[in-house]
Amino acid sequence: MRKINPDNFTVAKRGTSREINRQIALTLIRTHQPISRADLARLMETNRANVTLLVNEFLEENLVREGAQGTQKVRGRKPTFLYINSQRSTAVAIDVRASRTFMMITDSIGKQIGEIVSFPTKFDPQEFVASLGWQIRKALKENTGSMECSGIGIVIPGMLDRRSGVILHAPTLRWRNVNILSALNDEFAGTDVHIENSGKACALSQIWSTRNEVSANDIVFVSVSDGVGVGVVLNGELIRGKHNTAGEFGHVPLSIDGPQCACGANGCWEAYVSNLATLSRYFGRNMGGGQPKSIDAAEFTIEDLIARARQSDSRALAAIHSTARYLGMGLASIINAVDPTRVYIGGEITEAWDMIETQVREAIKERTLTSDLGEVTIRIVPASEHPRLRGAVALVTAPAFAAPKVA
Amino acid sequence: MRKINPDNFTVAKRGTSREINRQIALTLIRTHQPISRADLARLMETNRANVTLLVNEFLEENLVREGAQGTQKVRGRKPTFLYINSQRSTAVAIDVRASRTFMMITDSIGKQIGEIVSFPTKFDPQEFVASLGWQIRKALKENTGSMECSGIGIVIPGMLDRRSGVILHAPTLRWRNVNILSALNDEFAGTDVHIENSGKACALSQIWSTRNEVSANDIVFVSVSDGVGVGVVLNGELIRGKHNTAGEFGHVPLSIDGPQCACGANGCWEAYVSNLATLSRYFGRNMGGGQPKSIDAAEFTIEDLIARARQSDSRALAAIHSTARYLGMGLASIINAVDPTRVYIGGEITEAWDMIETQVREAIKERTLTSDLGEVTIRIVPASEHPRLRGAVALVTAPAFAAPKVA
DNA sequence: TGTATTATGTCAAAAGTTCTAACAAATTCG
DNA sequence: CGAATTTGTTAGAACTTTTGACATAATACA
Repeated sequence: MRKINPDNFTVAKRGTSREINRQIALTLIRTHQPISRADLARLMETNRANVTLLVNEFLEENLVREGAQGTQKVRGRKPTFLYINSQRSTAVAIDVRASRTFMMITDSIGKQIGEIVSFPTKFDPQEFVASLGWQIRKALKENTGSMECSGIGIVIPGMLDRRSGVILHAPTLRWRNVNILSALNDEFAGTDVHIENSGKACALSQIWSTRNEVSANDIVFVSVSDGVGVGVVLNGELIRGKHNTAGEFGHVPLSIDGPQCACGANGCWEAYVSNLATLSRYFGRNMGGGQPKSIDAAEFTIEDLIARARQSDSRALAAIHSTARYLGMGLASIINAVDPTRVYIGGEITEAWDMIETQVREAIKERTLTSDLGEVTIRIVPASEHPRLRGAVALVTAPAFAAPKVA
Repeated sequence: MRKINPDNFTVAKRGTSREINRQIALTLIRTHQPISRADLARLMETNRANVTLLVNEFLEENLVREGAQGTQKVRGRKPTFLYINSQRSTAVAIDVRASRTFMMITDSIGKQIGEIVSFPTKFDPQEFVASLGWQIRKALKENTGSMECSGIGIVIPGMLDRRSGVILHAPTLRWRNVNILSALNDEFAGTDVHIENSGKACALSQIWSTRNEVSANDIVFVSVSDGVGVGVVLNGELIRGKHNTAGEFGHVPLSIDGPQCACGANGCWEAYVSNLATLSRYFGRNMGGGQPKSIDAAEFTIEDLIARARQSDSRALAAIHSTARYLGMGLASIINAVDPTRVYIGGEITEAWDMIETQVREAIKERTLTSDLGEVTIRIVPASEHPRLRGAVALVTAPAFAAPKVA
């Protein structure tokens, strides 16, 4: 039961029904391809005539292409298969991190083209934009032949205002009120430039992934690395809140008298489970608690710690285990608050999942209100799946399949 | 950008556009009444012809009635005003609490009819249903003349499964897996019986209230009394989660090593700010921490404590102030997580709002991530507004105005 | 091999919307 | 009293989904 906002609604026009059915049909072709018109009609519980009309429109617009005829086991005319035309245009995905910036080119359905490249992140915003622009142009030239670039999706570890595109605060980059969007918009006039917070983008990556076993529409993505980023999707829609800061569960307290967090408050979840927190616990000292330092390759990393734990360094294992416990405690808060169908966890610590799963689950069960909540499905997202880059891709490719705003 | 769920979508049919516009028109009549067809057309940014067709349908169905002609300052034909026909049917609202159960009858638009009555809550579910049924029949007979009862909305301080209507766990009532819905459905065949958690219902009450200055569609309602109930509305829709337990922010920890909470875990927000927690702090002892006791009139209540604080009992004031601080700490977590446009607070403690506002706000600002978040609008909902009963009413009356499920 | 059967995809007309434009009704202004 | 102006209605145009019929294409079986 959704209330219609009397100050912001959308009345249905002559074309609204078609618009709705268009997006449904596109969604189903995307998730079920290859699929025939007849099957599409069955899925949509409508008639084949209607589907023909919709599909003809897609074919004219080059959104969909017809493929080989399928083989049927039963008698009857063979179906012609439909596919999303992924060769129509390309998307650029950018993942900005403290040390390096990563870039990937994909086709219009999000399939990777070429290799993922990376380059050092320039800390000066102007230099950054210049180097980024140069890298994008280079990558597009090398990878995309005649295809047009339909959009650029950029993912930033920080808070940003989505309308203006201003990065309000990105602690690890030490950026405050930085506007990289307008410069890029000028440089790449004609192609949309989207910008989004990393945690939110990670959540999008899972929602819009086609590889998903079951398509859950209510999920949480928790990304643990320098900080803790969280993205929450409810009802297929990323929750953004009034200032685009919704979903900041990283700063829910575990103990209001706990260690100081980068945000200024005390005892935030992040201050217990970030990579730095885990490392600090191992070394028994404060590794710059207040302001997280950028971790150079030369330094001792969380991966090193995990390696030591695997080589039966009992102190390393203990540090990781206590992180696991705190991780579960915080997850329980999110699970109690959101009651999602699935929780995704990403970040370096997940490489040790086999060592920590038990502790995490126990801690979750300790603090969740019902046993159902304690048994929520958890899926680990390894770094090899590049959730942030996939989220950046979704910023560009997903709108074509999204539900129209109605009522 | 909402993703269409490929496993659960609604295709647009011939009548879908009309259905959408119907609900928009009804919503606007409800929120702007009295309103003329011409004004409605302007608000909807459509033509008068379309509005005439919609309104004629409403008139036939007796959903809307025409009222007196309006007077215009300018020249031209006088408009005929439209109103929601509130005399069509009645709704029964029930608020079940540990000590007493409250009941209110309203017209079809939620305006109170007669007096609010209350009676002791029977702890045995069967006895409860019997007494409730009797009371409902009596109240309907006394108050509603010839009008039909269109539905019964019941609000329970506990978790429940919305599909089956089973009350899974209501700690203050000591109910587990109690089904009062099927018995009431049998007794009142023909009228819908809705059941909902109190915290969630309170949130609904604010969303569907017409007295609202500005209609916010993203709000949080925090209700502090025996426990802490929270309802979160995003995008005009109450978040329920997979098991209808979403929104349980009451058990977010302030300190994982803190006092034991009724839920079994340690250091939940509820364990710091519930009425019992505040009283315990005053008396410097544990008032049955684990399982909250029902508070008889004979006992010392939170209202008594507030009265003492007003009479400059410094220990009473201190207890209330520390509750205020904890209240703000927990609110900050919710605000960080949801980033709502408005936060409503209800419960006995709000009677002391003038004494605690400063402390609450300070604590919120300490733990919110941005200054915007720290300055979120907070509105106190006094007990006299009966948020739980109003929420129960919304369960019955709101569906007629809700957006149709589409895409 | 030939015919019956069956599934796919298309087409034209029916039914139900919104939208346009014209018009009747009602009121004020000069 | 007529011009101007606003409200509410009506008929038809434009655009949907839906229905039923039909051409197309393949398999099954006699």
